[in-house]
Parts: sequence; structure tokens; C-alpha cells
Amino acid sequence: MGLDDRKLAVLRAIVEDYVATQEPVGSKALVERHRLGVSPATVRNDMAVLEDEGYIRQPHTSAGRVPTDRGYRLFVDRLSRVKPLSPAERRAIERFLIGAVDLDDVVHRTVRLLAQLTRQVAVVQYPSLARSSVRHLELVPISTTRLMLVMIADTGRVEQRLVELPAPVPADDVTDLRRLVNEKLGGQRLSDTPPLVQALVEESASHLRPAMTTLATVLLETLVERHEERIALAGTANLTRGGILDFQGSLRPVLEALEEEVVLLKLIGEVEPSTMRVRIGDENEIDNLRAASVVSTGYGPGATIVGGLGVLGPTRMDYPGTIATVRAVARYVGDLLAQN
Amino acid sequence: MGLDDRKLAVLRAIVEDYVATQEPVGSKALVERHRLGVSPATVRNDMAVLEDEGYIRQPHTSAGRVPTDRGYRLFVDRLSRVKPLSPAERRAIERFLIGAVDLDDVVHRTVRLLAQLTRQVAVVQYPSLARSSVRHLELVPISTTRLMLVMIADTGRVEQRLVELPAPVPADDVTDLRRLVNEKLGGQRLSDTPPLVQALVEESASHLRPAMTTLATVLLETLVERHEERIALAGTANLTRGGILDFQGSLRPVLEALEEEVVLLKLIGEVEPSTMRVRIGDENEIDNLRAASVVSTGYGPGATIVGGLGVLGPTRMDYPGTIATVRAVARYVGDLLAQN
DNA sequence: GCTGGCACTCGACTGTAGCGAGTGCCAGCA
DNA sequence: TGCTGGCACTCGCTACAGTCGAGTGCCAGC
Repeated sequence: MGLDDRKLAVLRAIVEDYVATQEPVGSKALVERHRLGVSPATVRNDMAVLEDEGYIRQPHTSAGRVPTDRGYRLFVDRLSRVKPLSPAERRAIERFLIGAVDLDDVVHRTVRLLAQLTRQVAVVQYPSLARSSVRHLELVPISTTRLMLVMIADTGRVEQRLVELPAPVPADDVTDLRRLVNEKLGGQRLSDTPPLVQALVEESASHLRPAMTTLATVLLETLVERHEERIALAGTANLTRGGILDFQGSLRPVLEALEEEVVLLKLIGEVEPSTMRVRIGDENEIDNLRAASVVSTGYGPGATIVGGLGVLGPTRMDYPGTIATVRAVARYVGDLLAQN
Repeated sequence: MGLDDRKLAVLRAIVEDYVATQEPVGSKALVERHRLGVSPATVRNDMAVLEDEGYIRQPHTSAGRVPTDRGYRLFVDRLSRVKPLSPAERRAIERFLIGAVDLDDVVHRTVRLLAQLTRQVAVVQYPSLARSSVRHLELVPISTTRLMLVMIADTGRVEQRLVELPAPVPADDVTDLRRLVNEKLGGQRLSDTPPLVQALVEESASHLRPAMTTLATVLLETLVERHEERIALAGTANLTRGGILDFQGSLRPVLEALEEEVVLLKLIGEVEPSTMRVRIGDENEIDNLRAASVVSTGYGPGATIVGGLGVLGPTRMDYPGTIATVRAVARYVGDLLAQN
């Protein structure tokens, strides 16, 4: 049962009005606010069909209609054009991001910017280590049996980790260790390092072997296994924007979900190149976020992707505007990274 | 007009009951639940006095009494004994904190632990740079005109920053720069470094002068001026615990305040040695937090203090329990830091 | 100085009624 | 066939009146 153009127009009008007013929209108001060219009665008939098909629903018998998740999906896929950003917004993005001095700085500014522009919760993943390459590994002696391992990645990320050596290691040996790990791992993608680290141990001279073994363990742990991903979050206060009307009465589950880094990574981490991902309500795999929508995308210098970013808000959100903003911010950040 | 012992007992009973039930408490219920040894009528007289003195108030004429901020203050100062922690709690703390591998790790575990134990919002300040000493400064060449400056502090903090040199600097000169800054700044308290950095520039050989000047600028910026403080936060979902009943109807201002790092620092950063600080409702300088209470203290290895930690919750909180937990966690973290 | 008793207050809850936005259906018209 | 105007109906929302009861303040008496 196809939906003709007018029915689609009605759906679009319902979504737009509901997003704007946050109130169920009735046939009469629709006809008044949009030039549909037909009478309320006709709109009612169309609405009945849209409801049968699951695109809208009535909260109460005597109330207007509200889009369902399915309705929003159709709207996003077929009924909305991405709004161009206003010059003011473009300027805001530029002004916010220039002057960033640090990767940390870039990420923090970005997440705040996103939250501010979209008036929603923003999430930015630091450049993924898995997608980074080793630029340099530094070993700083803290004491004779302790080293600080510092890894600098090409994406600007810097990770450090304390290494407890099994026995004292003289300074010259530390120099050797440093040279060896850099020769072997420098320039390599982090995801490719495990076998190289293994080889490093096997190839190292016997007097270096114990220290190298410990170092290798830490390297693998730090760089590949353990919390390799970092996340920044901002704008949680925006959750309270629509009263508690959104999120079906309780922010609790949403706030809980946002505290779990793993959850956040799921939200914005799985990115394919140059795709905007929009997950609406029920489409979210995370139960706590069934009442929320997530708009996310990848970012990175040029065409490569090093991490994800996005925003989270009520299903009742301004999708075209949000999508446009997320995309624009992702591009700017990518350009910024490309400059370094 | 002094308050005799019974009146104080009545106040204590009111606070305890209200914290437990979250409902205004009346004279009759009080007499039933606590062995006050007098009749409701007598309690009513005492309540009238307590109300006159501003320790309690009536939300409505025909309702029970609720403690005021002033009432809580008196309760905390004179009426409550710190509850000893349960063995289960002690064990939880130990189990949670052992196995931390990193300063980051310690801080993250601590903040989550605090949030979990107190069921409130937890805030932990990273060891303050101002209270740290330089353990080592590392300069890693990224290109001929770019260095990565890495500072490792004795408290375990590691800060890095990109340095854009005015002109290419050969590797040997980088080695010299590294040696010079470490000789001058190694072991120094960060707060003492500015004049030393200045001296460093003045004393450096002429061919190193331009690079050293840039380096000095970055050193001062990174280590002393700019976002030198870091903060970890957890448990915001706990704000929704008491319904929206706490926080006079809106989480908004609270969530907003928690997004501002400056605000958080104000909350837990200003610490004197071995003091528990309890700020109740109106006592908070931050307007957005007039409906909240903050329990905070300093922590650090041994008797020295390197940072602050604490929790934030509704004024209607279990002060004795919260104070005990915050104190215990601060001690454990201090011990943990002392081991490194 | 404590107590029991008593009149009073006032919020919470219940039930009723009217309003009005919005609907579904139907007959009529192009 | 498809759109329209009309009409009866639903039902949430608001206002209002009435009842209930927890809790109070006050007072006389022990």
C-alpha cells in the first residue's frame, strides 16, 4: 500500500510541527499551518492510513498525532533535505576551533561546540589508537627499576604507562631498548604491532631480554588491549531541555548509559567512511536509549577516519539541522587534524 | 536562647527521619519512632522553638517539619557521629582500588567507587600540578621544527604539549635543550618554576636562545597557567535518585554546574590538610548549587595534600555516612599514591 | 514544665460537570 | 473515485465542591 505524495507531505508536516511544538498535532492545525490545499477531513483520512502503516500514533483517543520511530525514519530517509548551515554557525565553528593547541584541546572544544550548536548531548571519540600509527616511543627512567613509557601517535594522541622492571636496568640499556622499540615499531599502525612486539622480544640480546619482555607486555596491554579508546562528553544539561517530557519520564536510564564508556563507544565508534549514521529510538541496540536518537559520523584528516563523533537527543529532534551540524563539525575537525 | 538537650534530640530525630523517608515529619510519628520519653504535645512545643530559631520549617501549614540548611548544619556540627564503615564497604574500597595501573586508572576507579558507595555524584581532582614537582621533562622531536614536550610529575601526572619552533633545530641541540631544562627544573615544585624558566632563557647559549624562548613560553603556559587542573566526574545518574523532589524541581542548574570544570574545582579544590569540608545548600557559593550539599576533603600521600575529592548530593543526604565514606576513600587513595 | 484535649488549618484526594480539541464516519458533490 | 462539509462522539483537561485526616497551636490542669 503505497503512500502518495500528499500523505508523505502530511507526514512531513506532522514531524515538523511536532518537533517544533512538542505537542500532538491535529488535522485542523496542520491545514492552517501548511499549505496542503485540502480540507482537514481529507487530512484525517490520510492520517488514518499513516497510522495504520505505523508512521504516526495517537497518544489518546481525543488527541492529535505524534510520529512514531518508524515515522521519523521515513522522514529522515525520504522527506528531509539537509539544511545548509547558517553563516553564523559556520563562523561559530571556526572561531571555536582555531586556537586549539593540543589534541586534548581540540577534542574538548569540539565536544562543547557540538553540544552548544545542537543543544543536545555531544560525544567525541579521541582518535582511535587502532587507527593510529606510532610516531615515537619514549622511555623515561624514573628509577633503576621503573620506566615511564610514553607513546606518541601520529594522530596526536599521547599515552603513557608505568613499567615496573623485574631487575635494575642501566641507563645504556634503556637507550638500547628505546632505539630497538622505535626501530621496530616506529611508523607502524598500532593494530599491526602485536607480532612486531613479539619479534622484538625474540630478537633482543640476552641481557636485554628480561626488561624487553616486561616492556612488551606493557606495550601490548597499553596500546592494544586496555582502554585504548577515550571519549569526551558534554551537554548533559541539555537533556533537561524539553522538561521530562522527552525520554518518557525519566532521565535515569539515559544518564546511566552515558556513564558507560563502552556504551558511548558503541554509539559513535563504529563508523564507516563518510556516512552519517542516524539511529532513531528503538533502532538503538542499547535498551536505556530506546527513547533517544543518535546522529553520528566519523572524522579524520582527509578521507581517512580516525574516530567518531555525534550527538544524542530525544527522538523528537530536529534531524535535518542536527545532521547538518554534525557533518560540518566533523569536516572542520578533520581539516584541523590534517594540518598537523 | 539556648537549645536544651531534648530539643537537640528532636532536631536530630527530624533530620534522621526526613533523610530516611524524604517526607515532612510530624510530632506524633516522631514520638512513635524515637524514644523521646515525652508526648507529642511537648515535641510540638520544642518544634515551635526550633522553627523560631530557623532550624526547621513547615512546607505547608498542615504538614510536618523539614530541616532547613541551618538545621542540617547544626546536625552535622554537633549532633552526628561519623558512622564507622562496614567491613563490606572497606573491602569494596580495597578491591576497587588494587590493580590500578596508572594515575588515570586510579582516578577513574576512585571516582566510580565514590559514586557507587555514596550513591551520589562523585568528583575527583587529579593531583594538582601546582602541588607537584617535576620528575622529568622529555623533548621528542616530531619534525625539525616541532617538538613534543612531555612533563612527568612526581605525583604521576603526565602532561604533553606540542612546541612549534621558530626555526629548525638539529638533533644535538634538542639533546642540549633537554639536558638544560632537566638540570634546571628537575625536582622543582611546579609552582616555583616560573623564575627558573626565565633564568633558563637568559643563561642559554645564543644558538639555543630562540628555541629555548619558545620552549619557555610553552612551559609556562602548559605547566602553570593553562588548564593545569583536571577533574573526573561520575554518578550523575544518581541525581535522579530521589525523583525530582530534591533539587527543587529541576536538575538543569545542577547538571550545568557540573559541566563547568572551574565550578568543580571550586567545589573540591580548595582544601586544607586533613579537614572534611561540608557545604550545605545555601552555603555553596555557586548559585546553581543552592539546593545541593557538597562533602569534600583533600588527599595525598602521607600528610601532604595533592588534590581534592568529594561528593555532591541533595541537602537531604546521609551526612554521617557520606562523610565517613569520603574520608575513607581519601585515605586509601593517599596510601596508594604513597606507594608509588 | 509536661500532658491531654480541642478547635482549627490546609493539602491531598474524590467526584462531578463543562469545555473543547480532535476524531471517525457518512452522505453528497465534482 | 476522491474530496468535502457536517455531525456525533470520545476523552483529556480544568474548575469546583466536598470530605478526610495529618498536623498544628493553644490552653487548662496536673
